[in-house]
Amino acid sequence: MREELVQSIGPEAAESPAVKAAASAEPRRTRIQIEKRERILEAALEVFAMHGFRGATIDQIAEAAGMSKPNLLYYFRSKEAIHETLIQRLLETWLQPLRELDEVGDPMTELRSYIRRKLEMARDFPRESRLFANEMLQGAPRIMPLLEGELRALVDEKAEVIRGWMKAGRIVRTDPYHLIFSIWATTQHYADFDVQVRAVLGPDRGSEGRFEDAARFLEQLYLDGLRPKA
Amino acid sequence: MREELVQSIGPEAAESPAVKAAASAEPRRTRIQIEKRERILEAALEVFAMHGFRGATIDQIAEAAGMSKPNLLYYFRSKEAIHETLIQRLLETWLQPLRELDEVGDPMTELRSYIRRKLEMARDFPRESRLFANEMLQGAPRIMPLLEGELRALVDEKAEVIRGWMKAGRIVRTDPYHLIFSIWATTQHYADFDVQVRAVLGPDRGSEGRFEDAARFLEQLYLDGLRPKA
DNA sequence: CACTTTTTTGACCGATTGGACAAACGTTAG
DNA sequence: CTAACGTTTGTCCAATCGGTCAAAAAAGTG
Repeated sequence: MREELVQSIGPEAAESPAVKAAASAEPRRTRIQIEKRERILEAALEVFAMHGFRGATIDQIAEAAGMSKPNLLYYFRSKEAIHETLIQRLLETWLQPLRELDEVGDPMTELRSYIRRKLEMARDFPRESRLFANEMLQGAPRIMPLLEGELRALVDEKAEVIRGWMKAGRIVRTDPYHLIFSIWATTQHYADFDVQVRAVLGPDRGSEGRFEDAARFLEQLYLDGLRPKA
Repeated sequence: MREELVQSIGPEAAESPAVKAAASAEPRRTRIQIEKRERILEAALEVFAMHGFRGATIDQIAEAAGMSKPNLLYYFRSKEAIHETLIQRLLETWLQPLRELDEVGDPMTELRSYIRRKLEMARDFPRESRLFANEMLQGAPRIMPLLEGELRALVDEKAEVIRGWMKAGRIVRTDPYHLIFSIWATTQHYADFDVQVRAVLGPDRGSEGRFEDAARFLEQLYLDGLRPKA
């Protein structure tokens, strides 16, 4: 009678291969499972982004999600599992803007669009940015393979695109890698250091205004720098 | 006979200059106290920078400092006290480069020097940078007053200097606050996201080379941007 | 409806957390 | 030498940590 019962709902990826008919990992979740898992991830994003993995507690996440700790652990088998799901989901969308950098387009327009998209992400998904930043500060223990694999490959590819533009004289000759780094830095700064930005600028200027100012400044900077003409 | 004895060594009050007979709180520490406190702060910097305040444990710090936990707590009355000392000491030096921005000097030279100094700090004191970043990510609960006070005042002052340069036509007209933010972002990025930078660039290019490349790129960016001269 | 499956909860566990404390040890001035 | 002081350690504590488990409560399902 005793049956192998699933300990907690759905693995984040395939774990045991093909116990039943379904070969690949298709969790097959109920309405409640989908809803609750989403609520947990939402709450966990908030907490992990603020305190990092070690600093976050399951109780904290459970309370933020409005449920008891054992209940939360019914939907995710561990704190680690929540974080892993979050990170995985994040990286999927995080690199999208860079992927869209188009070799064929006008270089300055492409770069300007890229900067704007990254800036919009900092504005619209600041917690995701902070989650990522936290992971970096801790030495990226959980995503190092991804950094050295997928991320590096993508950056290499796009750096080559940029280098092509440089060789064609369409943008100035400089280091394409550090160009990409600088765009990441300047845009994510508004999410990661939001508190500081707000403290310095004061509360008067709303977030819309701040981001518009930032976009204008960055456009000026990346186009023509600071040195006055003539 | 029972005397009010000091629970743990000395308040975190900054070591004042050589002036003797200071009326206010002068800890008056032994050689061992000075040494051990320094070792603790060194270890704590490492741990706090990696895991943030909540994620760091006293045991971890004690082990990194090569002493027992009770022994550590003899020199600092709490985890909070260590962190506070670290933050206080950090901020003292952190803003120094900006303070040195000189109204009288040549604007482009001044800005270039500022960028270089900040970049050197990212290279030489990456843990301090990460400690600060962690504090920001957590919403700056411990240094908010300083951000809104001292930091903001300094930035306001220097923004005015920069605006003066703009009005005189010596640098291009743009937002001085976001200019400062962008310098912070691009330079600190090399400390805070060091792991990512390393993963993307590969291990071959040593840190000296990386920082030289970064310096060259930033100089190009801030001087003339990316658009090729027509 | 009865029956099965899913969801929720309370009680509990061993490990770790920040920290207290007195006893023991070391050092040094008189 | 000895008393006073500074330093170190072992032991202990209450609170919290991540996580388990059985049983109760809901929610489907025929």
